[in-house]
Formats: sequence, C-alpha cells, structure tokens
Amino acid sequence: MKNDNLKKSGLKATLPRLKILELFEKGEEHHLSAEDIYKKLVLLDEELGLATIYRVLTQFEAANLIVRNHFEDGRFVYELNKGPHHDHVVCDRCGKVDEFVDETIENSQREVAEKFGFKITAHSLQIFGICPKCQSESLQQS
Amino acid sequence: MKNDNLKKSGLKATLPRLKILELFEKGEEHHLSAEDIYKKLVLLDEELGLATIYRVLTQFEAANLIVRNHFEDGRFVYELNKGPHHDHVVCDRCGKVDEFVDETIENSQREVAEKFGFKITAHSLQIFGICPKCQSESLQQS
DNA sequence: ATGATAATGATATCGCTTCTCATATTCATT
DNA sequence: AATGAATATGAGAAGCGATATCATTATCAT
Repeated sequence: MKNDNLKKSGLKATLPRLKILELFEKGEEHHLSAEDIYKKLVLLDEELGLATIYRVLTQFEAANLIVRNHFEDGRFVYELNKGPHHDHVVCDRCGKVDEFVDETIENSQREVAEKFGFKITAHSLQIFGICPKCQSESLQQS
Repeated sequence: MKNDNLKKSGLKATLPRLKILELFEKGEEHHLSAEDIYKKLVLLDEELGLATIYRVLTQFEAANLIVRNHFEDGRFVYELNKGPHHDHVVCDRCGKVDEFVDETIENSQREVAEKFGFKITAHSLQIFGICPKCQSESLQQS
C-alpha cells in the first residue's frame, strides 16, 4: 500500500505526494523533471503547485524513494530507486535514456578514488551519443 | 604568440579575449567559472562585462581552446584544453578537483555504447567524495 | 470531532546564463 | 596613419530552473 511507503519515510500521506509517487510507479517514463510532472498532473486535472513538486521530489530523494540525475541540459530529472546503482546512455538528439550497470567501471572508479585518497560518496557517469533510431533518421535526410 | 592562437580559430585578437586566455594560461586555477574570471579580472583593474565573458567562453570552447565541465553545483567551469580527455574527482566539501585518465573505463564505455548501438559523441564522469585534507579536518572537529 | 503539527500553493526571489542593442574596437585597405 | 566595413563589447533586460516566504489548508493522533 502506497501510504505505508510514505509513512515509513516519515512523510504524511498527502494527495500531492501520492499523485507524484503514482506517476513514477506507473512508469510511462523513467526520467521525469519537476516540470514534466507538473504538466502531466495538470493534464490529469490535478491542481497542485510547482513549489510542492520541487519540495516533494527533494523529500523523496532524501527518503531514497527516487534518485536524482543531471544530464547537462540544465535541469534535474528523477527516477524511481529500483535498487542497484546504474549509469546512463543519453541520446544527444532525441533525449532517449538507456541504463546500464558495469562492474568493471565501478571497480576502476574505486581504484581511482583510492589512489587520490578520496573517500567516495557518489559518482555520475553519462555517455552521450546518437541512438540507433536517430542515426538511421539522419541517413534518410542526406 | 597569443594573437596567433586566436587568429587560427577565426577570432579577432581583442582585449577581453587576450585577458581571458592569459588567465587560463597562467594556470593558478585549472577550473574557472564565468564568475571566477569576472572577479579575477576586476581585481586586476580590467574593465569588462560578464556578458562578454560568457560569449568568449562559448567561442573558446567551440574553438577547442578550452573544455567545459559540469560538477552538479549548477554552474559550468572551464579548463584549458591540454589534449587527451580526462575525468574528474571532486571534493564535496572544499570543491577541490583532481584529474585522472583511466583507459579501462574508457574502453568499457565504448563497449557499453556499442551494446546499445549508440554512436558515442562524448561522456562525462565525475567521482564525488571527501578529499584527504577534509577527511582529517573532520576528524579534528569530533 | 478537535487541535497541534505539518504541508500546500501563489508568488517573490535567487543564481546562472543568454539576449538585445546602441556604442566601440579591430584590421584590411588605402 | 587614416578610413570604413565587419565584428566585438558592455549595460541591462530577460529567461529559466530552482528555492524561499508566508498565509491558508489538510493530515492524523487523540
């Protein structure tokens, strides 16, 4: 039950929080920005303020319900926290995002951090490129 | 001669451009934001506008004289392009940045991109953590 | 049902970056 | 060295995502 998810995190089960969590769990899109969420909920005739969305996203992240990502387009996108860490492959053209896990990379990162004496807290890795679909589309243009 | 660097890139050798390039080449700090540059040049009694700095940074990046980086603190920092690609280790506490090159990681990234059929254009990898100096300082606090 | 506590939403504000446009500078040509 | 066409500059406005403020409203233990 969704109420319990929130309760466990010390968050009251309010309407905005339930609606936002529901959107993520519906899973139509894995990566949502605050603005994305706002638009989607307004379309569904839900009245709620952008400020609330930003606040709720921050709380959900603190509660480890969701994970925050930065894809250099200047805003943050969030995705459901489904457990093990993963990184992203992002299409420069259409914005499509794929996820991957690579233990070799994870290990190398640990080695690098160790070499510098850093106590690692997080990392962020994105591979940018052109996805197969966009590649074939640009062939047709020329 | 610095003029030539700029000329080769199709950029007129104007005072702001020369001053900004000089700042990077002096190399006191490797990673500079637009604001950093502005403050440093104002201290040196150079009169120039922030808008110009942003423009010049964009042009320098397009000319491959400098490289742009995003360390999730919401702004862009630039560094001189000294050739081979490298990634960064960033201290969460003091902001110190170290650079590293790791062929294993580079190769794994190529494999991942290939698996997804992406034609890779760029990548961005940062390791966040606490640097040795900040680690010892937080020990003293407790 | 009630009330203390916490959350919401409209709006103002912030920080970084980009845009606009009138003025000033550069540089090839005399 | 002077000229002028082309380009760059700087002050300020505007854009945009994110955060802060604060009066109003909803939640939930009792």
